[in-house]
Amino acid sequence: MDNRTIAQLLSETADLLEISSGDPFRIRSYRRAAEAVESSTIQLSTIADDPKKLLAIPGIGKGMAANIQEMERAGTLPLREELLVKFRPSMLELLKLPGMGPKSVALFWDALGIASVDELAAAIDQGRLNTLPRFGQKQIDKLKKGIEDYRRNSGRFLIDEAETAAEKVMAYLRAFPGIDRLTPAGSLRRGRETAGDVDILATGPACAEDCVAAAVEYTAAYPPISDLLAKGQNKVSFRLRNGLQVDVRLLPEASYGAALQYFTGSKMHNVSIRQRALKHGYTLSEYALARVDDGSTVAAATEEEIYAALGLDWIPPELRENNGEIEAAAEHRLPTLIELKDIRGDVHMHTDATDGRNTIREMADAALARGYEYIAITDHSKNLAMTNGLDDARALEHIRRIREVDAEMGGRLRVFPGIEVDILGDGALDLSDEVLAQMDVVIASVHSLFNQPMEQMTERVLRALENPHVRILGHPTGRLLLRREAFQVDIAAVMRRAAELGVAMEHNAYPDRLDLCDRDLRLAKELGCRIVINTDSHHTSHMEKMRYGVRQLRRAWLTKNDVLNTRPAEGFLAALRPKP
DNA sequence: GGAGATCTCTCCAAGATATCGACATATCT
Repeated sequence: MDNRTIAQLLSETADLLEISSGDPFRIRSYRRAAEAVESSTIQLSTIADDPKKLLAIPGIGKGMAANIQEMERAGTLPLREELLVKFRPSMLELLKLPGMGPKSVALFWDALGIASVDELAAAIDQGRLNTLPRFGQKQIDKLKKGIEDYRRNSGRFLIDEAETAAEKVMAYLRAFPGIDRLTPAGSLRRGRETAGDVDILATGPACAEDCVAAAVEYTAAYPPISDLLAKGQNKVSFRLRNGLQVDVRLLPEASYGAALQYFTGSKMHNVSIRQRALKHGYTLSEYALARVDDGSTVAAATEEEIYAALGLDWIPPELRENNGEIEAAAEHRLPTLIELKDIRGDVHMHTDATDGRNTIREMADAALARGYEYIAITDHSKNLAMTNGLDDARALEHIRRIREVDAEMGGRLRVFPGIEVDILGDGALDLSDEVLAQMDVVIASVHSLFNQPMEQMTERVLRALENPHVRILGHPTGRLLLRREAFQVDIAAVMRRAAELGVAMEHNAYPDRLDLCDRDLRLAKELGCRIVINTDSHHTSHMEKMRYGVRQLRRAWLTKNDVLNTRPAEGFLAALRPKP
């Protein structure tokens, strides 16, 4: 069992304990253990038979070690099974709705027997919630909207989860002799934020028509398969334990490009491309670009030759949404999209001074190893008390330490002092101007305000922008994918004012965040509003998530010049709003 | 349930905000 699965079981047990109003400290220890397992670099299955090694992990004690061993042995956790007899598995789903916590789940269950999102939706329609304490019309409306959002997104997976699954499948396939090229297609290749399923294309001598059967059998024997959905001549579909569907296609090398083009999509892009092919007297299928008249193949082996035969430059997968990319490719004016290697610094990260896991130095070393030229340490301010947020005095001490590490790095990496400061209810910030004045990177963050009406929210954010120390607006929309849409803000109004003031908009690369969607990013560019992309790393390993964010920027047609942290250190600071 | 001080017990993550119902509670980060 992999760490992620163990962590998930532990965390679900914590949720169930909370619904059953169990001991809060016991609940917390399950959550802590889940976090510890998830962020551990050691694969627990390899040390499960050695209690000493398990106990060495902070947050894992005698009881938790026994739990982990039991999970490795039996694949389940007894306490969780016990609780699931009392409650229902679908109740865990209810917790994902905005404004729903364990208390409400317990209340709905006790009073109305509601155990699932569908049952809740039905109860709302029947007006059965009105009788409950704490649930007025406003709350009910919010739930209703939450259910709609949830239904729209459910069944989809975050891109990193889909990609991790795809990589594991590909590693397995690569071990088969005669499979030598593997590419994920579909929304994964297009760099979408979420994926409904995973498409993988494979080719090589083993995929030739007369011998592909053996490779198909091998694919269908992939051990983590929980459900084999289909096994055809050159296609295998299956479902993994987490519910993710994977389609593997094993294709001869000659038609690999056509297949890749077809399975990458998007659907609308393909429709337009095929129309264009017809106008040129060709027909495009997943097997080849061929002449309509005699059916002879024009191009099939690579995408480049197919696009070229249609008079088009090769179109990066991220742009294939039928949003003008075909016209641009025809006129040779596709933008040179930003790339991961263009990013020179990550200016939003946390350390063990607040809720991060690593020291300033560890973060700096990890950033240097990634090839960055600079970072900013931006821990939380005191308003986020749970994270042990910094007050003025601690912030000053932290700045001192950050400058020390900056000196220790000897110019190989610049480490800028910064802060992720909270915007309070009145639009003020929760640290003094004197302290903020000493920071290079002040990120005013929206993320502790939520559920406010749009006008109020917008007004507060606009007021915060007027503080001359604010250089970046953090989490400008606070969108969380697959979970909650927490903030409603007039993003156009905010960007317009930010552009005037020179305040940059933050885009978060972390896969469950979508601070700015394609539309927002394009709008920012249009309005001349600067963009910074960060990972908001709480652990050295989080920095690698940058690649997902860069792909989102590519989807919005952004180039290197559109993003501030592609500039060298001095240029980056100079491009931010001038310090007062 | 974990960690740390004692050898079985003690302590353990906090403050802002919205909502509902008129002070408290649940949820959020």
